[in-house]
Amino acid sequence: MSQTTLPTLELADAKRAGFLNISEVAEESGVSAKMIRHYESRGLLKPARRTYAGYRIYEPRDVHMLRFIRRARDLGFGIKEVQRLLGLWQNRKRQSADVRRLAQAQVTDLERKIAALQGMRRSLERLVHDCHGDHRPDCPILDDLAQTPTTTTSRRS
Amino acid sequence: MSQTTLPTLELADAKRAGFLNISEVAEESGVSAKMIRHYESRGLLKPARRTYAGYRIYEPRDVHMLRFIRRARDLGFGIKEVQRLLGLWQNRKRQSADVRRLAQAQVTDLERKIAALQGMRRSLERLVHDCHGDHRPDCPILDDLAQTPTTTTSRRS
DNA sequence: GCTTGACATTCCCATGGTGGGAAGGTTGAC
DNA sequence: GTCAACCTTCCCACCATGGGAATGTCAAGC
Repeated sequence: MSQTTLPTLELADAKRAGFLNISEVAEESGVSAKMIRHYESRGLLKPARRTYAGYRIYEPRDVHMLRFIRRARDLGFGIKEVQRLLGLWQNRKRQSADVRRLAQAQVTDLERKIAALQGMRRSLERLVHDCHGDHRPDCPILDDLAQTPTTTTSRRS
Repeated sequence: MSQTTLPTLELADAKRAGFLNISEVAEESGVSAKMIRHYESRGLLKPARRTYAGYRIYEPRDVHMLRFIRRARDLGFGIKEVQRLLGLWQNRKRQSADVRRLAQAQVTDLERKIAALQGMRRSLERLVHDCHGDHRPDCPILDDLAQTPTTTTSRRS
């Protein structure tokens, strides 16, 4: 296609041409060099151009994409969701409904996780509340942990 | 010490003597055989007795301990915390305050996680709200993701 | 006896996201 | 020419869990 077979460069030439090396994009995007390589290997980013010596070089616009990824990750999107979002981001013909659907699903997922954690917290708080918390050895928290949970033996109180 | 060097058994003898094999304790405790082996390897459980053939055998009281572990895990305690709780559980001289401290720390940790997730959810909900979600391609969600986050360039609005 | 199926064992791999570090090559400044 | 600071790849770690392969064992039926 339009694969003009970009010329391989020396690092110095690349820098002069406005390219950034990996630690520079890392710094500017807030994504560590380690993770940039990782994202590349996971297919989130297309393989970076390299210098003769094999160093990755990036265009300034790549910083933008990395920031996009970081923000999405910060919002709790997993790698696959980020990948889909990137696809939508770069697709001029996308419909905002597609993006919204992804985001909505993510909200639902977050709500599920929040509810689970809140359930744990409630249970624990009740236990903490009931525990006198002094030098005495008996403790409702341990008693609860040790007790038979929702099992067949319905010899409940 | 009191290491009476328990006799190694045949599986049939062990069963007759009231022991359980791994899938039986797994069934009764609700912890998978896979995880039982894992916990043993992580030092949560002391190495199980074995038959001549190397099969793990368990006493009925081990079911109790496994249930303890499962319940603690369900409450969001990590492996290390579970280990500490197990230690306290088996320590007759423990003070309920010690247990309470662990539980309280766990509550705090849960609250931190909940707050983080709620922050994500709030941000996303705002974005979803602003996105018209129709066939039009422009979408505030993507715009937000793409925009420069909390960076040095404080050219904020 | 021998076969067969349901167990058990260990070991490796994968998930998901991130980091640490080793071993080795490159670059650029002195 | 040396040296520090970079880069590369590759492996390992976390934490918890599951899947699966290769191999061994047990009990039951013929």
